[in-house]
Amino acid sequence: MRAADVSDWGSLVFEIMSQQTPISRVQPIWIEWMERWPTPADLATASSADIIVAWANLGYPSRALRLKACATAIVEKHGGEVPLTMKDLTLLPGVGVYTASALLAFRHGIRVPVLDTNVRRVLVRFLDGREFPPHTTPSKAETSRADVLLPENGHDAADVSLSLMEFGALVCTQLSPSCNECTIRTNCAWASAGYPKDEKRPTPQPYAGTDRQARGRIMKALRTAHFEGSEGLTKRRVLDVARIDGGDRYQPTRVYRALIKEGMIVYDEDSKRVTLPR
DNA sequence: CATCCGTGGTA
DNA sequence: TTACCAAGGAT
Repeated sequence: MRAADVSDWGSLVFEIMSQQTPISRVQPIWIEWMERWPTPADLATASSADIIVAWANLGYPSRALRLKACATAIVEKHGGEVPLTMKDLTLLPGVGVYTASALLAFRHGIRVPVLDTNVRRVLVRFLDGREFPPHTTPSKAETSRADVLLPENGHDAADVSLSLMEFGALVCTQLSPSCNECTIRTNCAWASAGYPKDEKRPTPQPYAGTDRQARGRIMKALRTAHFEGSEGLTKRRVLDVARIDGGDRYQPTRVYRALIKEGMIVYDEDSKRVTLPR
C-alpha cells in the first residue's frame, strides 16, 4: 500500500508480495498479514510455517521466507526501522533495485527512476523503436536515460514513473498493445519504424509437468496439513503428491531434495514426518 | 546474463 | 479448454 497511514514496513511487505503477483490477490492477504505481524520484529519472531501458510496462494513461497529474513535483517542491522537508502534496501533479502526504487519514490518522493518490466518496455519502444528490451535486467544506460527523463521534483518524478507503469500495463502491453488508441504514437519510434517484431522475444515459461508444478503440489499439501493442525505428512505421501503428468521419474525426489535444501520443508527423523519449517 | 522460482483468473 | 498473464529477485 502507498497510502499515508501505512508504515514503511507495510509498504515494503506490499511491494514484495506484489512481485510477479496480481494486486487483487495481494490485497486481502496483505491486510490480514499486517494485522497479525505489524512490524519487522513481529515477523522476525514468527513461525516460518505460519508465514508460509499465511502466504497462501501468492505464489513463489520462497518469497515468504525471504520476507522473514528481510524482517530479521531490519531488526538486527537497522534497529527495526526500514532503511531508506538504495544501498541498504537492496542489501535486504528479497529486495532488489525495483522494489527499493518503488519504496523510495512512491512513499517518500525521492527522485529515483522506477524501472519495472512495463516501464522498460514503454521506453525501449518509444525511444529505440524496438519491441522488447534486449536483456532481462535493466542496463545502466536504461537507468540513466530514465533518470534524465524525469522531472526535477521527486514527487513529480514518482507520478511520472507510476504513469509509465500503468501505461505499459494497460496500453503498451507486451503482446497485444493498443497502438491504434495510443495518444503518443505520433512520437513513438516503434510506431515510426512500423512496429517491427523483435527477434528475441521474452522466453515463455511452461508450467505443466515442470518442477515448479511438482514443488507447488508439495507446498500446497504441506500448507493444508499445517493449517489443519496435523503433524505433517509422510515422506511417501509427499513424494506421491509430487508425481504429476509430464514429469520424469526422478522429479519427485529431485524436487523434494531441493525443497529440503532450500529450507522450504523439513524432515523430522523422530516422527518420520515432513513439515513446514518451524 | 539466462534460467529458475507459483498461482489462479481470464480471453 | 488451453494458453497467457501479473508492480522481480537470486543465482
